[in-house]
Amino acid sequence: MTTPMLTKNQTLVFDVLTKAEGPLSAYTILDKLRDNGFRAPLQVYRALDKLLEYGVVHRLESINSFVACAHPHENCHSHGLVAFAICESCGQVTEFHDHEVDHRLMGWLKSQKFTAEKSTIEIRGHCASCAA
Amino acid sequence: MTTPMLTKNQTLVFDVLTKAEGPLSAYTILDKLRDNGFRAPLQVYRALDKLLEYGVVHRLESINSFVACAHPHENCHSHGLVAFAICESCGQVTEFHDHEVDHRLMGWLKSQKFTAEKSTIEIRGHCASCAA
DNA sequence: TCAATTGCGTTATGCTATAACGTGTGCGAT
DNA sequence: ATCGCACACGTTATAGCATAACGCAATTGA
Ligand SMILES: [Zn+2]
Ligand SMILES: [Zn+2]
Ligand SMILES: [Zn+2]
Ligand SMILES: [Zn+2]
Repeated sequence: MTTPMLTKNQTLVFDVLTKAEGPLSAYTILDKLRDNGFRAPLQVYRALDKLLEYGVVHRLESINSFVACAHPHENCHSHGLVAFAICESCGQVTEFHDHEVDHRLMGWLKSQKFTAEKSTIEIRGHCASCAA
Repeated sequence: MTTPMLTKNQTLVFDVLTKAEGPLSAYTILDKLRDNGFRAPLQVYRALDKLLEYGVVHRLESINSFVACAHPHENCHSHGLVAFAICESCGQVTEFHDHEVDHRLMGWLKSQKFTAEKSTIEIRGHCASCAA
């Protein structure tokens, strides 16, 4: 899928995520955009839905947050599963793709005749800087 | 970790999950236990916290639900990462473990000097029965 | 006996996400 | 032109998920 022109709200939300150090919750995004006229959660969620659809933003299910894709010039939808390492101390998120992991998971799913649509691979722990 | 004797509330919650066809939300569990004296969400969440700690219940982050472990006589904490296939039509959950996937993910994490503590691998889609 | 731990019950609150309604704008078909 | 449709947007209200903070009771071990 090619990413269409972003609307005003989509651009505002995307910029906030891009400038953020780490993942943000929808309500945190809302707070950061109050000065830009945002008043309600739905304004954020609607923009996020589109950004997720375009593949330029990822949702981190285990922490109810959103993060800009680390590969802005490729298309994450096109290279298989995405995995995230999430530091519980500093919030830093590292995104990575591994073809072998894809292959194993997909192989198992196929053996079960299970049709995959969305995937979530998230590891919480502590990054190198934050490790005691 | 060996699973200690369950308390009354823990037993009630565990039984509900064991008898359920698929994953249940905390509030659904609460509703099913009103006749047993449950009145507040915390009663459910506190029991769930312990059951998760003992490894006899899994939390499905992507659907905010809980499911009894499919391997009741082993200990899921002892055999690496756990992955789930979740059918979005019928709610059926299949749990599986793959050593190769573990190995790849752990290898990558180690290369990043990332210390893993909790992991989430969840695939949503449609099971064999529900596939159109 | 005393202190520490654990489980439990209750009330209140906070965080996350969507339903339902209406408005306005652009654009192709009739 | 104007009708119909798709889409983005704004607003209010509500639904759904999770925890804070308080107090009480039973257990255990010093
Ligand atoms: Zn990405
Ligand atoms: Zn860190
Ligand atoms: Zn298990
Ligand atoms: Zn199914």
